[in-house]
Amino acid sequence: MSTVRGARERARIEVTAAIKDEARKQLAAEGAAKLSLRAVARELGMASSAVYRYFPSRDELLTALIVDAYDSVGEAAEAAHRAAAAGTAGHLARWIAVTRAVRDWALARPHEYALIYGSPVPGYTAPQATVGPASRVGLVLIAVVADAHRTDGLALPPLADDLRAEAVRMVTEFAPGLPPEAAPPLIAAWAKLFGLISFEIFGQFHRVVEAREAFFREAVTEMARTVGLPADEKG
Amino acid sequence: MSTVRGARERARIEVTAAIKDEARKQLAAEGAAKLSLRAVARELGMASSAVYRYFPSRDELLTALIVDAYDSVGEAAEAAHRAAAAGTAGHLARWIAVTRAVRDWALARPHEYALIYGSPVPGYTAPQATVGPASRVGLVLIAVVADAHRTDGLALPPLADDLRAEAVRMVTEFAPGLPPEAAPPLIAAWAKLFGLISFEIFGQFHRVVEAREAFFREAVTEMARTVGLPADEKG
DNA sequence: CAAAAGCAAGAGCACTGCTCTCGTTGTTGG
DNA sequence: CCAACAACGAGAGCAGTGCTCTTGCTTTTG
Repeated sequence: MSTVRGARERARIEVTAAIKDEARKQLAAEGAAKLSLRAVARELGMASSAVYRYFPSRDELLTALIVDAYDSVGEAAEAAHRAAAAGTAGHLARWIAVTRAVRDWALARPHEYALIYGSPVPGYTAPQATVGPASRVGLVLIAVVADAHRTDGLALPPLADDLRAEAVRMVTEFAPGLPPEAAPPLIAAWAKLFGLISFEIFGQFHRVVEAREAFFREAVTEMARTVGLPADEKG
Repeated sequence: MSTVRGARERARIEVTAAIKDEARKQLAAEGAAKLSLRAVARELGMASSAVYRYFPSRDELLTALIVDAYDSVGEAAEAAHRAAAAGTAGHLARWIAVTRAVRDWALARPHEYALIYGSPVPGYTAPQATVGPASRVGLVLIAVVADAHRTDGLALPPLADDLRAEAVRMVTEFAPGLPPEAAPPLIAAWAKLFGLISFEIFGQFHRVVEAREAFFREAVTEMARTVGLPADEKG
């Protein structure tokens, strides 16, 4: 499957990785707007035209970085979920652990976060390659709530009439086994989570929220309630 | 105060507005990344160097557009608040009217929305000139809750210990007259609102949320509850 | 072992932001 | 009133960008 056939293919993998690494360095230093293919090539000691053997355009390079970033934050969320689920943590604690992992990831890589949850830079619609990796964090949040549903049950208000069909579609498509009432609040919580993180990362909380950690914990705890998670002792 | 002194000053105002209008057109057509000072000048029939008499750099032009956009969405929120407060609408209805006005504004001007609530494009920290206009939507949300507090009172859970001091600072700085318990949920709701809208505008809800209006209404109604607004009949 | 395919490099095109200079035009103080 | 001054528009020019094409070279493959 992933057997490397020869020196040429091996070199291609290494050069591709080197280009992405250097691009990430420039991303962290100057932001996505100033990321330049020529500068990447210059730093790598190769001609700018050679980079086009690996990425057909600057936007394709950015798309590759976007996919990697989605995978990275998704992996962070999944790791936090695994760690929390392996221990004695209750469902609320798992919810908090996952959301905090996403926030920590964002705080550590603000420019990569901006790349995936800020304005879509290249075109206006996200490339098809990004849709899979983009859903990983959402799937982890679903898993936390699904676990809680199986063991302790969920506390949820009834659905509004004009959302019933939508909610049924949502659970059959993304969260089989979950009651329809859980879907809209869960997806809303997913979006709200990134609202909280985006405002913090993009500076909207400057001089507004100072106790960031405590504020975030309280906000996601309240969100856990809205998705039906029963309050438990271990936070 | 705003008396126009002569033909020169009058012309300056008109040209400045024309440049911003043309820039907004390009923003809507191609996005902030491809906004070009030269193209703006070309479209206006002037030399590119002449534009620099009006905006010292491309980033300054973008900053002007950002300030205008903040003012525009703030004005939309304020207008919705005025209209709702003038009628017989209850506090929940006002909350929904304001949030819906913001969402409608964003749906009508996705690129301008991306300019202010997407990744900060120019540098990494927002210019000082943007902080005032940026707070207008938040102030409207505060006003809705403050009105409800005065007339019907708020239903709020007690504060966590490590958020008490922060909450007191928040109300004294931004919402005098509001109980401290209201501040953290209110600011969180402000951020969550833009999380919901951003996910819709930036395509994250593609194939996930179909009944957008109903979904948004339910989400902001739930948010109204978390900021202490009493549920009332007229929605 | 020769043909084919992948690769790096350089030149070049059209574009960008931005600066500088040089005439021109509107404003204003003596 | 008109001369000095400041604002202005246009053009040339610099350095940088994304991207393409051509030219040789190297690795893979039939």
